[in-house]
Amino acid sequence: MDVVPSELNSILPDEIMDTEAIVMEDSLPVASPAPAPSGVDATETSVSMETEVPEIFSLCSTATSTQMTLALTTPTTTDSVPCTMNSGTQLLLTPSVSSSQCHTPAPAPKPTTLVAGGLQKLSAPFTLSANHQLILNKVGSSSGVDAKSHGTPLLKHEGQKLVVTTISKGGQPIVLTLPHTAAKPGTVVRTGDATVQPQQFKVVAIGGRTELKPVVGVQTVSTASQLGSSSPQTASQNQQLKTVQITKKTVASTAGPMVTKFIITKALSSKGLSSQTSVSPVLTGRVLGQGTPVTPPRTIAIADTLNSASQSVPTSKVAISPLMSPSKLTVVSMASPSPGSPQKTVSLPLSVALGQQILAVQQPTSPAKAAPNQSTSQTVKPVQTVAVGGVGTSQFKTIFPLAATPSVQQIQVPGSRFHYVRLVTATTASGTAHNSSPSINSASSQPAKPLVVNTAPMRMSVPIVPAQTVKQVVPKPLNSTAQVVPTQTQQRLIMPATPLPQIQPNLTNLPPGTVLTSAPGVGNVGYAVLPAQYVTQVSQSSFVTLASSASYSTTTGIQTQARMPLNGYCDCFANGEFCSNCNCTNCFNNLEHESERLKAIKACLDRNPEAFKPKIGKGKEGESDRRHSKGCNCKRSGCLKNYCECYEAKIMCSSICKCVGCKNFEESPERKTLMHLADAAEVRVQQQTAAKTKLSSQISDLLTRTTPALPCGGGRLPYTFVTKEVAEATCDCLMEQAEQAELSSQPQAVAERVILEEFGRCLMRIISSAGKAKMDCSINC
DNA sequence: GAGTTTGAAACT
DNA sequence: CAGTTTCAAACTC
Repeated sequence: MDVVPSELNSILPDEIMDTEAIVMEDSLPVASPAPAPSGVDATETSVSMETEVPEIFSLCSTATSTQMTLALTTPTTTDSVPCTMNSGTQLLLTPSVSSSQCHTPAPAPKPTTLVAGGLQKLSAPFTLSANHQLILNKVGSSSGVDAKSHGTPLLKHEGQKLVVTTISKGGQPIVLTLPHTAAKPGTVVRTGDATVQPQQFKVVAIGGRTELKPVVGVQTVSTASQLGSSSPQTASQNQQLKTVQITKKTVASTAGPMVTKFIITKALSSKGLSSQTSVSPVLTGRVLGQGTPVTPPRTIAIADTLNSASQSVPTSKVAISPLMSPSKLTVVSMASPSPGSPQKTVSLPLSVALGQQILAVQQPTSPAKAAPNQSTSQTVKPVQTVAVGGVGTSQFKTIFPLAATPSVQQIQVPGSRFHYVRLVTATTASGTAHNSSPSINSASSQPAKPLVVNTAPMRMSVPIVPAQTVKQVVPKPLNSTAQVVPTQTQQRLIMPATPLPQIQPNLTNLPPGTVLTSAPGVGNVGYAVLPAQYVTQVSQSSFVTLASSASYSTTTGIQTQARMPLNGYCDCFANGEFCSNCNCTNCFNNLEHESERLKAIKACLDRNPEAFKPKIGKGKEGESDRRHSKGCNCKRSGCLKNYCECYEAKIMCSSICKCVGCKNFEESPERKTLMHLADAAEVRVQQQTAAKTKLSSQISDLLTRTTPALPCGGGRLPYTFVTKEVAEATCDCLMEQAEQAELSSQPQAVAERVILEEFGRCLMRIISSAGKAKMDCSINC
């Protein structure tokens, strides 16, 4: 297993990607590079999911629009740049396929031309095969053309391919796959060194929930028309489209900032996870960009280019599929900025997540730093949103593209299901990380040539490439340039990509650590499905440590010594999560002990392939929606205590339960009583809470209202004058009157009257004193 | 908060 | 598959 190279750490961007909103923002300075908005600028805040996006790219768009070209660029390594970040691998998507095309194989690849500003022209054909595979060919870095012209060693590998696959829960065939056809008409695509196997990215979408509503072609708003897709997608199609939108806000050379939205529409098999209802794929991960849709449809190259200039606007946001969706996938993709042309070049790290929830992690580029020598500066902000229909579980699955990517820092927000990831690109993170450094970067010596090298494969911040893949790919020396950088082979995997065959078929239940292998014949690249926490772990632990393969070995050594807390006893582990803020001791369920953890995972899966599946799942047809997958085994609790997993999950025991003396069934009087008691208790609590809230509110209101009346003395209330001393003095006065009455043998009625009179006098004195104090205060004030 | 109870998972 | 052990959460005091 390989780990992310430590050197990449320095490259990390400061940007924080807000996963909840996908927005790719790019300020594209044109003639004069304007300082790019720094960091996570207001754009994030301003970004609204509802906003329109000027441009939309859709794959397999319903419309027959042919113009759309999507270039995805993933960072690739270049000799000149030590860091893989600098170079980018480009994926070209040519979506102009009609919806029908998605179903039918398109033998003849349609060449697409990408012009990345002045940067690059990329053309890649891609076709939608009958098998529903969409393959995006990675365009070589500045690819061959430019790079060579500059004499810069280039990454020779063929390019990454992106395969988008939708797999239904039932293991149904992939919905959308872009077969990577060899033909690369375009100019750039590949250079001769094809020795390296093309990287392929496979995006797998898991069938959506049944409740999902059919997506209408490209949900994108205004964009659809722009794209030229005139025909809405019909739901009748077997495979429906799933749209991934990427919103990019860019500053047009001449025009004001604009938001570009990329939409990738992927066909979904009608057979969703839940076979019960016909599922219409929905655009779950819709990204809404803020901004006014302005631009006409244009060809956009999403390329990861070298971030040459400072102009780039780093922040990009990735929209995550709505919480509503049961499952999320976290996709982390990293794109590097491409040198760029003012044109809209978007480095689109295309990562796709498998799993139920999809998080798109994007790598923002830091604004400020620009490579000195680069003429064009453009920062690309790759954003990717993938909407995936989820099925049952709410677990996050994170897939990291194997390709080189900038390091990722993830921030977990309590209470938020989204993970915020900070991605840093080499160019931005530190001003130094540029090509400029001679020692590292040969490019520096060659000022003229654009440093942008898209060749660098996407770097996976997180694990995942099958080990064997690494071996295979590896050392293919790209060019003369020594230092350099790895192609795919350099991808370091944090997590072993050991394929777990038993689980692969059912993507919806992929256990942590599962590696998703590319489609047969597609390529070497695989994805590992990781729990979202894993991402967190990555960010928490020093990336350097993770990065170095040596560290990995180190951890391996540890495993022999320390005992393995990784077992089913730990809920975190059982849930496929990393331990976080729990009380476990000698915890190995973390990134530092990934090897042990993976072994434990594998061991668990060996014992029980369903170990990481949610215990509470859907029941059989006709049964209640939820039931325990294995059933409980209670003997003493009567299944009416939280010891019982069924009871704890608030579901009734079913026929599969092996409990003794079960009282957790529908008609059980004990259960009803318990429920009533629980309801009553809950009501009581609510009432108490409401009462407290009301009282508190009243007090607060009272204080608020009285305060203005007494400007001096802090707005004291009258009763504030009744201090302890005053009360005691009052009591003394009353007692004195009582004693006198008693001594004088006064009748009780008289005594009471005397005492009350005295009390009245005391009150009058108190009031008088208060008024006086108030007046004094007023005067003083 | 300490001790007990309980049942899931691991183990044999 | 059954019995035992281990463990951590739930529960009780």
